[in-house]
Amino acid sequence: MITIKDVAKLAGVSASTVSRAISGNIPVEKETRDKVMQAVEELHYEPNALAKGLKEGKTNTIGLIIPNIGNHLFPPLVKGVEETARKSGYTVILCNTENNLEIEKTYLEKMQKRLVDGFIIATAREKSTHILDMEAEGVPVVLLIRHLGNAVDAVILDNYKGAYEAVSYLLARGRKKIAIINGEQELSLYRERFNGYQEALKKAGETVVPQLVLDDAFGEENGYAVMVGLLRSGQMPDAVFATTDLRAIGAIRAIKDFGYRVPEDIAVIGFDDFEFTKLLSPRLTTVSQPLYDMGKLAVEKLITIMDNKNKVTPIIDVMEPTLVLRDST
Amino acid sequence: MITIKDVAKLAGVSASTVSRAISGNIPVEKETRDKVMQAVEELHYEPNALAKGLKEGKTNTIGLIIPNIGNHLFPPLVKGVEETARKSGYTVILCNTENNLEIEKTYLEKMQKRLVDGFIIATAREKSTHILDMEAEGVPVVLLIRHLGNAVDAVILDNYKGAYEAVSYLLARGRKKIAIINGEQELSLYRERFNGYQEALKKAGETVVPQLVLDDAFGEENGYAVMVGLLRSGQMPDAVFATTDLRAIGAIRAIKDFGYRVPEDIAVIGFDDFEFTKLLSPRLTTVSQPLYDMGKLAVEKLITIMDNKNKVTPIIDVMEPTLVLRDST
DNA sequence: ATGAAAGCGCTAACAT
DNA sequence: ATGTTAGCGCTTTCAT
Repeated sequence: MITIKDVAKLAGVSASTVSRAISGNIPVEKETRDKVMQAVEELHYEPNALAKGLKEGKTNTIGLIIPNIGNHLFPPLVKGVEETARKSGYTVILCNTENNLEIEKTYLEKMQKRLVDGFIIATAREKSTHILDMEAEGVPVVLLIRHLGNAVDAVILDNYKGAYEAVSYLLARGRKKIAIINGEQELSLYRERFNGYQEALKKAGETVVPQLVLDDAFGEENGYAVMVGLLRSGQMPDAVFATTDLRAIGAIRAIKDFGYRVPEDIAVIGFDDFEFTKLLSPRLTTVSQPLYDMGKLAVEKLITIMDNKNKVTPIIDVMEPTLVLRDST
Repeated sequence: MITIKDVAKLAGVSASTVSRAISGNIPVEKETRDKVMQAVEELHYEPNALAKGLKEGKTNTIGLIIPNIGNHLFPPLVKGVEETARKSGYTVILCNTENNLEIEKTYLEKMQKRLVDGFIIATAREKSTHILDMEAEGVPVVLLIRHLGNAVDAVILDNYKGAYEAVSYLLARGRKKIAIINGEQELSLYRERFNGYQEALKKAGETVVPQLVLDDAFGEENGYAVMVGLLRSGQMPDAVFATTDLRAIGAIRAIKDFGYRVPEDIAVIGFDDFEFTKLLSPRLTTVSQPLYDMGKLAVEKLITIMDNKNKVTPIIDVMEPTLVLRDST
């Protein structure tokens, strides 16, 4: 392994001079700098990041904690985080927790305050007291997608608004019997989406029909099974608001299997705007989350927090969803 | 920041004793070990990974280089790498290169020399001489998905076989005019798939019709546009072998837009088995890659290489594809 | 402008 | 079994 000493010896200067020449912001005679740079080239010298980090107390690395890389939500998010981080000189360590709290804690402990300068966490749940502890200990943290009240900085979506607008659109197009395929009510984002659904109906003078509220919290088949159940029951909806694109796709398959048409017989709106949904037939109408931008903003916030030693009160940034009209409505 | 010295002081022992007590494999009086552990608990001590890495010349971290996290191929792959790595005590640093060689080189340089113990690279192209250089310098590397001849260890798919079996299946079901939606011929994996297509036709006594070979290397619409072109041309195929699931989905939309039915009028087979394709209507018949297992094997190979100081000749592991029969054929 | 020396936190000889 | 010391590679005073 080539060290700074090897370069120093070849260039005929001291190690500290090499360090200064490389850093660039400390005055060094042009001639010596040239000698150093030539030696660096010749030896293919790369500074040891560990030694640098140990000395400086900073690694220019951020940890990104996500529950499940297989979830289509995350690629654009990761991309936003990753690109933004890179542009600011940071490297991203990605940690996939499998929705497992133990794995998450192990990662967090391992990486805390040493390997990593700060965290972006997309796995927060209401019971995530360990994240509160980190915040209290002064570890820079930004939450993504899910938040912890106002206790920790976060970037989230206005889920209520997304749902409200989607359902209002269906109503405005004359649909009356609108079913919802609901998600885990433990997560506030699904509660918010459910609220948006209810409020939009009320606003239009419609009532919430319990039979049209489909619980798909633990469905393996992403909406297919519950939609089949609804169609079998004889309750024929004229629209479906799915709280996830995957659930919308499952619902559409069920609808087609029953010989109905989308959107003529039943209109369907999804949520998330996964990239591939525009390739489907029919192309899916859905509520789009600005995932890339959310990842980007999270990094920007985190960098601000890491730079500012003096702590400021946490800010929750709420991003705007967009209803993307396509062919399923 | 709590260091080993703080623990030593509180426990009334030396720093080395603390180090030994924590490591576990060096004999320490039970009583002193208890004192140390108690101090560790009390102070919430976490060893500094940088100092440890600097001292030991090892970070238990591997770098995973992928071209584009937005590609649905990668989540299962990343998951396989990540889980396997974690079980062996390694952390994964994920790097997304945007298919940009400069970004890739920057990452590789930055991480080389001890931030990372080894690399898994899924971005290899024929011009990737920098990877050959790394191999020559003794940096542990395993290639994934794409390989570089026999020069570097790799885990890849038998792309020829996957295509051959898919097309043979269509032939066996009586389809005669089978179109292919082809990918970038610069990548050997698409050349292999094309070869498989051609050989299957020849074997069955059919000829390769140039008009049925659709080039979608740079198509933005993933098969839609070229499929529309084919249907307009009057050349009516009775089946389509798409070299990618995304291309299959685009093709299906085009077919439906022309009022034809899948699979009755035109059967469609994809390639990759993206997880969501089983939710589609029709559920997609496709060639499945064991992505999770490929990621897993890549890590296992890499760990073997990192442990074995004495270099062995590279081995290319070729994994078996599986034809998954669903409703689009 | 440059060199010498100290030290970041840790582990591993080397003593005892 | 435990303490002392050296040193991993780097940056940063402190001299000069």
